[in-house]
Amino acid sequence: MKIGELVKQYGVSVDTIRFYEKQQLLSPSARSDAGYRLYSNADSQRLGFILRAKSVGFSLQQIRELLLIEDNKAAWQCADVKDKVQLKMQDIRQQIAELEQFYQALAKLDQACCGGALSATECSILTALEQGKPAQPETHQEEASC
Amino acid sequence: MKIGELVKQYGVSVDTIRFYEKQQLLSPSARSDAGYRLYSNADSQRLGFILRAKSVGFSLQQIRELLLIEDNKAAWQCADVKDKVQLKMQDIRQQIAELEQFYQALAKLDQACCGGALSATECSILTALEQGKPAQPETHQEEASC
DNA sequence: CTTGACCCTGGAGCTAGCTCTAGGGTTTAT
DNA sequence: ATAAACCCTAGAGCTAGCTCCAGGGTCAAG
Repeated sequence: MKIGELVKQYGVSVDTIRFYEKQQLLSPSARSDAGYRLYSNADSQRLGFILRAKSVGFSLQQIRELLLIEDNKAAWQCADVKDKVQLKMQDIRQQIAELEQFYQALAKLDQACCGGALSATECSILTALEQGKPAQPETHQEEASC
Repeated sequence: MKIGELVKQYGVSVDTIRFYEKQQLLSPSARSDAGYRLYSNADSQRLGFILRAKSVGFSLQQIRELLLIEDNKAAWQCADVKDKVQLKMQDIRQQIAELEQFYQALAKLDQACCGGALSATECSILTALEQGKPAQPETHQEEASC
């Protein structure tokens, strides 16, 4: 099949396919007389592999490594594959942890601010960012300082 | 103070400061006769503001917006500031959600694979990526198919 | 008076994953 | 026969946030 048919199957762009080729992820198994890329069913399945790996978070570099295994399965063990999955899981855990730190810090800022129509001159969020102290929610009975 | 002193205070690079200047985040309040950037205490505090905002996850673009408020507090309300914080919180929650979807999908792959010294020809992870079906953990009594 | 640390500008390069442009050839339908 | 739709290559451009380089000026110590 030509590139246009291939991309219709998966909803990706022609440019993306050509980019993947440059990245050594997927090459057409043949060319037409006019130089058009021709993809076999195996090529199409390979694209499916790439897109599914992408959909679980693997980078193109990591997918390249997975394809190395896929292309020569007999030379590898289950452990090799599982390792890559577990490494990625750890990687993602770390990213989540960083985002959760951001979230916690933002939540503290958020709680310290009344969010009302008061002038921002008194806003606890700005104060905290200026001074580098964690925002202090009001502890006494007056209204929020924000 | 000159740029070198400023960067020592915060542990950032000279290039970063000059980059922030190009990005309209921080300009030196004066220049020496020789053209050296000279930073006031207010400038230094502004850098602190920028770095703290960065440390809670704001992008430079978002920090630019925060600085617009910071530079003219009287013209803004607490609600304006709090909105930005809450938007960022939502943004981060979405990023976390996406990462957690990746994580769940990877965990399923992980569970389906024995991870042992068996040849990857039978690996359930590769099979799942080839076929686009969720990896099926073994349900019967034989050892994992992986 | 020279050495080394510091500062300047302008612009290129880096990562990741595309996306787009220019300029052209091919195929298909009417 | 011609127009639309498709395909090709090479290379530039995009986002984000720096980082580095070339080539040169300034400043303080010994």
